[in-house]
Amino acid sequence: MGKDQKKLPLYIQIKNKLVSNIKEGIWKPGDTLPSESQLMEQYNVSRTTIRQAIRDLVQNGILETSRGAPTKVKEIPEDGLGNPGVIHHEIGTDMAVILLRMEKSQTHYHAKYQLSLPETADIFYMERLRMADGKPIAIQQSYLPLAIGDVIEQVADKKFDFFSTLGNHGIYHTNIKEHVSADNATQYEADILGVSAGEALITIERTTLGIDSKPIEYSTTKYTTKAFKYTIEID
Amino acid sequence: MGKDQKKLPLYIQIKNKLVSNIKEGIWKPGDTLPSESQLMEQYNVSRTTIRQAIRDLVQNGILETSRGAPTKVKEIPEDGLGNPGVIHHEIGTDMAVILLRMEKSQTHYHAKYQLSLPETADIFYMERLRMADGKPIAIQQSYLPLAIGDVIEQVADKKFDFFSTLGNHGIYHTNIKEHVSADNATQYEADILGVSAGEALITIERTTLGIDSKPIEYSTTKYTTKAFKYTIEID
DNA sequence: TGGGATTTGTGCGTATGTATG
DNA sequence: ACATACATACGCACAAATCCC
Repeated sequence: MGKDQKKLPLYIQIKNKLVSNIKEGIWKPGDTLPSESQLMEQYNVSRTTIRQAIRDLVQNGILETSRGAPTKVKEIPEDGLGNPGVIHHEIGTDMAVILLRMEKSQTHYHAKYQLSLPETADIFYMERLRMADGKPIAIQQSYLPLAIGDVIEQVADKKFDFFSTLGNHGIYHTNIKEHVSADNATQYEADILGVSAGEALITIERTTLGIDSKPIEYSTTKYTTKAFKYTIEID
Repeated sequence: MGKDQKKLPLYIQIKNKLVSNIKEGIWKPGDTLPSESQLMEQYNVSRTTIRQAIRDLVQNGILETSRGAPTKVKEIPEDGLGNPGVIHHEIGTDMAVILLRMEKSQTHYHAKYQLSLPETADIFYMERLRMADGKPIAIQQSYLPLAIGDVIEQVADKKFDFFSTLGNHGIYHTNIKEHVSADNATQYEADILGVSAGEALITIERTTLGIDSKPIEYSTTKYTTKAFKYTIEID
């Protein structure tokens, strides 16, 4: 826990502690937090610091404040972090991933374009079947620069959180762009997903930019409509 | 301009002034703003106030800050206000709308549910064909509470911006929720949209909440994939 | 119903850290 | 190296909304 949080800004440390308390179930959705004055005493920081931490978490949809009333943990904490009003998830509980193909390739020129790589570059290619509760829900094709691919290769056959895995290797992302469209399933896709050829699928194209604003991932995922939920909230 | 901004919080007033400067082109995308100290003098407020205004605008994607460097107007201000990274639009230039049906109805129970209306209530129903450059791109079914429907009825056969029209009548919205899915076109839809039956369509379900957090609109729009573009950016 | 205590919101001043140019 | 600019952090005061007895 307390690794080297020492060099992080105080309000970030406070934020992390508050989030921890929520994740550990000490404060549950709907619960009220201690007042700002109490938190000031408890953590021995100024009100400014407490308020900045709280403000960030309100912005992230984790907390909820209103004048005169105590601050509460928001019901339905959306997706947690980083999401400014976008919810995106697969429907199901028991998630799994089956690796269909994995290779270093020189073709896939459209992917190289998306990744801002020269046409002569090798890229890392991966095709995976995403499962929920034992049933296939999506086919995902991922294209990665080789440096990123090497990191992913070791865990490609497991269920893993893409960004957490990269984070563990010091690779972080700053910006995700997703494009939504629809297609009719090809015979190949239909066979794998267990639907009829021609059935409507939802396609998500995703481009992720790294800290240096260079692409670190381009992927195309085709979901069966039953297994997909995409909700956007604009306030 | 300076109506009764007097009673608004100072940082809100500052925010409005900054936004005005951008909208009037005094500060263009990429331009740098005066430093915080300069703004403090110019508006005669504390740094806290200036920073709170700037922080809000950064959050809204209007401004861009970085340590040590001057604050800039963000390039590509997304959609301007209120949108935390969601872009949503139809492809085409010459937009038009054809009214297919319009009626006050007692059925459409699913819509009443979405609008939080009792089962006995009448609702306003509208089915319209959306055109771009002379070609059909979407079928839209809208369900409105009667009070809202009366306002819309007068302009239903014109191309109009839904929210602007309501705004002109003193009806404002606070929250929009959209759900994205995909369907295969029915024969009816295919005929109207000029595609083949079974072709994949993108469906947008939209619920809009008014100032009082009560629904003012529920609609279902089915787009042909060629005419649709949905991009989500998460920072 | 009322009114006082509590809690968050707004705003000011100041000082220091740290990245940029 | 230096000045500038934004980031973090402390303390104080009062306003406004809520809560609770």
